[in-house]
Amino acid sequence: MTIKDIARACGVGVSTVSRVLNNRPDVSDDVRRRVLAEVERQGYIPNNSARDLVKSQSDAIGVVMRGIGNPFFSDLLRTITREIDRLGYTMVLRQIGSDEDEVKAGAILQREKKLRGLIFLGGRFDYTSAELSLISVPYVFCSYTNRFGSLKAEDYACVSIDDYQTAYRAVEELIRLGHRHIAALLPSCSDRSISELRYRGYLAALADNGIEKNDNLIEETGGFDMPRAYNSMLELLDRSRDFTAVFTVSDMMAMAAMKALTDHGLKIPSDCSVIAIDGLTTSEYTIPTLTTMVQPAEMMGRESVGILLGMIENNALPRQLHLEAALRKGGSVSSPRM
Amino acid sequence: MTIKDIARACGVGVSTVSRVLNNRPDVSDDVRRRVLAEVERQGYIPNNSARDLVKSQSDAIGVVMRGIGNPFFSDLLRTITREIDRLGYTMVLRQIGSDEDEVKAGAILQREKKLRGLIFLGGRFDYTSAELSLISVPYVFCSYTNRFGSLKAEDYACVSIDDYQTAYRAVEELIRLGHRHIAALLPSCSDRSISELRYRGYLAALADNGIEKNDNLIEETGGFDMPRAYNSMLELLDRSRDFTAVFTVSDMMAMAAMKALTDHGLKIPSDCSVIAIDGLTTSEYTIPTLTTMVQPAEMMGRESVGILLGMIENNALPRQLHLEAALRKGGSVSSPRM
DNA sequence: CGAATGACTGGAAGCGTTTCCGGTATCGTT
DNA sequence: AACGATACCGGAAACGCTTCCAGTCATTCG
Repeated sequence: MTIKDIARACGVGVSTVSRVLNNRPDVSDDVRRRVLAEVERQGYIPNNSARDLVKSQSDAIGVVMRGIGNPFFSDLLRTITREIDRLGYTMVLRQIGSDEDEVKAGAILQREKKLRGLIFLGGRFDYTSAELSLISVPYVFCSYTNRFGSLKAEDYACVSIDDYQTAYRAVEELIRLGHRHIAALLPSCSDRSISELRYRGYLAALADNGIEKNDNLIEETGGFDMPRAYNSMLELLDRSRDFTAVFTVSDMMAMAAMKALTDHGLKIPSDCSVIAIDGLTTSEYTIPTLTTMVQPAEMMGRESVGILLGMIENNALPRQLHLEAALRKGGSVSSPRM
Repeated sequence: MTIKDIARACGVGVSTVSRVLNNRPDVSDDVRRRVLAEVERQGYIPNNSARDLVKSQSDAIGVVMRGIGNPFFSDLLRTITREIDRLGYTMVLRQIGSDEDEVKAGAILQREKKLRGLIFLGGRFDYTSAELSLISVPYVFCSYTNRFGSLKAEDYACVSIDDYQTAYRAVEELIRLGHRHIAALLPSCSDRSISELRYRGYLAALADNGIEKNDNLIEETGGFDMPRAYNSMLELLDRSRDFTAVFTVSDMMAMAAMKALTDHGLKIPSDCSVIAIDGLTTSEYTIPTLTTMVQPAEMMGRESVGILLGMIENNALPRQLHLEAALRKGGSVSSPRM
């Protein structure tokens, strides 16, 4: 069933039907009512492909994410999906492997699907403006900022916490409680990702408090997954017992670390404190409750699509939004035993 | 840039270009090569809207899910996305609220976007074949079966564990260890969802082992979320201490329950065992490790899109796949103290 | 050697919309 | 009464592709 059928049934022209369907003026109330009634009666649903073709643009927003298992990104994805749906757009989701290039994937998707905009969820972000110029619709990086890149502020939009700063504050909290020997558990110290950013925050907090960096206490796991975090924590324990706290870049890794510490016979927090970044709901229910820097996932998701739609609909300029993470205190942290 | 530009640049007709782009015969190798080279050189990407319009069908598969926070569904969604991408399709994700109708949402999406197929993730499933007939492309229900519905087997496809059976086995495991007073923590006993199914399995296991149902030990939380599970567990403890184990319909709820039990001064498993269904990675790292019935999420996701694509591409008949959940033993379960 | 066959190719119609443009009817104004 | 302005409407072109159909050429067969 097409717009023609509706037009014929109402005894009007197709352009008139199109006008009422698109809420345009120049249609009498009477005709408008009749057309709407007929649309309702027949259960007519417009063909998006035809519309997209002539407008050379769809109602779809693309989301490109890496296929990682961190529930934080699932939360983010959920709020993003909800917002996109709520605002009447359609979401097309593309997942890429660890060896793929999100910008390239986004650029192709954009052209194929005539996207209105793109959201990049997590991932690496040291793209140059040359690479980014492949994309010709508004885009925003969610949960990632451009600390490593060379972009000018007017060239990209992003929503994230300040990873460096957040890590700094987490470690500072430990130091405030009297810890001087603080281990770090993280995927990598130099992968140009969120992990490296948080590692730098860790280093800075130590340095600013006159604590020397101890390479023995820094453990790279190679990924955000729990099994590797668990094993790395055990290796760290094997190598050295000379720490009273461990800083972890994600809640999931912290949970694995807590398990490793416990399995190793240590008590948390009396023998070892644990602090992390993410603020998952789950980590409110660990035993003991995890102390963590809560990322405002809800707001990050909402703002990401908000900023994107501002650019799409109102031609707003891209902007960078850095939200504050909040310390959520749990039982996994205390002063070190003297 | 359109197919015409490529045609002109190569000195051939548009139909020829279309033929090589779609891998059709009747093109000489020489021309094929030249066209491909030109496509590559110009970085031409076909316009999907135009293609969809003439074929009246897109390359998109719709996924309709409820916006719940259970990480199990996130895992499922991830593998589904990966599979869809891998097989060269595009995924359109629609999230619906708790008061919306997934079948209606799917039907609209299908018509608007000319979907090739639909996957329903979780959700309620007591639709009649009349309602389902709104959908005119293949669809599969993932993580849901038709225990309550009136559908004939040839009318729908689904992939799930046998929820009834799985709950039965979980409770049986507790009984095997000597438990006779087993509490149940679940969203609802009668919501026609997975929760009710598992509740019935619980009841059956009790009945088959000559244990009388004790309403005092059955606690409805009203949802899958952790806060309510936590509070409900506390209420249950307030009401009765006459149980040595608690059966929970999801890992998340079990974690909240363990927290409540611990906060209440009870030791797991010596004072109270806890068993659940889901098998999240996270629950391997709880303290103690959660005993749970592991749903094969990876396979469920893969099979869902596998079955769907069979129907789409090979006209395969819909079928129901019921996978087996595996008991993963952890430290959260033991024999009751005498 | 003529006709039939087969491999390859281009033109053009058509998919279902939106939108431009030209048209008619109505109405208030002079 | 004639006019312009205004409100409303329909026809048709255009979007970029696929596919049908009609053709051209070379080859093969009787």
